[in-house]
Amino acid sequence: MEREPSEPPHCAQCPARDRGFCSRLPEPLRQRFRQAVRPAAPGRLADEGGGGSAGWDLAVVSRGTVAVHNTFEDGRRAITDFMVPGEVLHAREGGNRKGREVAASPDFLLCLVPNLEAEFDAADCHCLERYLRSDALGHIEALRDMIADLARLDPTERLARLILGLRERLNPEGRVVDLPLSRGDIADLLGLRAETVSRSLHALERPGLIRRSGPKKIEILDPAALAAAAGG
Amino acid sequence: MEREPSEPPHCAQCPARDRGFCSRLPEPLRQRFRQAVRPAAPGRLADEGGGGSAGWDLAVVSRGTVAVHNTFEDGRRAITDFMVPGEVLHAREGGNRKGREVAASPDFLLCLVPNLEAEFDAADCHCLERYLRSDALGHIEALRDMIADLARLDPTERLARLILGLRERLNPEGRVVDLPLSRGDIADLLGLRAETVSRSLHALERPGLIRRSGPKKIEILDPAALAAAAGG
DNA sequence: GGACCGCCTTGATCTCAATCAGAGCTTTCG
DNA sequence: CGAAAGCTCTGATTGAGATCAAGGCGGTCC
Repeated sequence: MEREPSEPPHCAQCPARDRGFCSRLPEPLRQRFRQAVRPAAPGRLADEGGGGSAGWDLAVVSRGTVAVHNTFEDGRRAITDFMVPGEVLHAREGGNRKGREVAASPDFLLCLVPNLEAEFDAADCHCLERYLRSDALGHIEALRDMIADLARLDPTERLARLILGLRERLNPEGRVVDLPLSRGDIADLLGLRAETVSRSLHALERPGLIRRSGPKKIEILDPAALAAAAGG
Repeated sequence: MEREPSEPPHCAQCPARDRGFCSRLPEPLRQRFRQAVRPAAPGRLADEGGGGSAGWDLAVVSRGTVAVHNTFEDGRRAITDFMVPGEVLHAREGGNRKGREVAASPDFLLCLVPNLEAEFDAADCHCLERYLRSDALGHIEALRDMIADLARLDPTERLARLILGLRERLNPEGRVVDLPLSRGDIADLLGLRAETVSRSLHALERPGLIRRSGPKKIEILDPAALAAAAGG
């Protein structure tokens, strides 16, 4: 990819430079967008905008991963959403109600536009809003798929889908998937226990669909069979 | 509620007239919005825009309910989303991919704006887009909650949440909830079997939290205890 | 170096929802 | 009207995943 004329340094080094929300913007706007965006690694996301009064209009994950946790009063937890580089962190201004928390990995970096109207003229602003809504609608579909998986797939099928989904999002052409989550977190994401995640990984490995090289590294050996194991 | 000067007849009779998306619009825009909106009861939603090339920019449920079904290749089904009067049907133009279907109840009526830019001036259009995005973000939170429920709550807790959620959305002050879904559909929505839904209803009725008067009518006898049974 | 700690894995047991089966009930339709 | 079909409810059985328990591995800190 060639370097654009006045691209700011954080974009040039962004792992998601050619992928995700930014890269889908039409050309004249994309350059203006790259100028406007502010990188930020908030200590606690809640302070920066997921919660507080500050808020933001637009946030794109640049590096690391962000996970949304829902916690019940008795301590049960679920990870209800998570974003990888290039994806928009859809969160409502004034969000973070009780029991909901946005957490990020240590290496995490976010690109923020606190106030769209302050940074863009009316036309660009409107255009960005449309792209944001379109992205949100796509995200709604992804969440619906997740709901269907939780409702109707068994643990091994859910895990197969997760692996394939992560490959799609992180490394579409590669055969290796780096799990950005611990076993316990995967369990919270798939509605299981850590022990079951372990056993289901074994169930995918035994017949040779995947290979584990280290706890967080999955090598896809037989993509077709893995897709079949994902339940369609 | 007093009748507004030039309110079209379908709005005057709309069951969601004073609730939901329309009613939250700021005053000058709301009137223009009511003029622009077109009621429609599409035979199959897919033809009208959930799928086809026609599409729409904005759709609000006026009467009846809409449910989003995800179907797996082997026949397993889940209801991944559903909307009641006043709520926005968030669906992507060109949507309805394989395995996803939008279905509506027989008495169903939708309010459509096929093309925002054709109906509103730039400022109103932009404003509507912002409201739509805000609504979509709220919907994303609702879907995340649903994910948490499926991941971590037992059948009786899920059912308690469903009942309380439906009261909130359909009849906030009342003690009676009309289930807009059959047992099988509730099962598909909560990731259960119809038999389990039946048993869980019984489990809520026995200690006197609810009372069943007809298969689709639930009377809430003890809201506090029901909320406690919903797991927090 | 060695002890501790957290994470992952494996094994044994138990529990709760799925499954299988069948009986009321209402609605539809001939 | 009577048969048929669909929905709902209840009971008995079964099995998959949770739970309980313990051992292995890798990192950190003293």
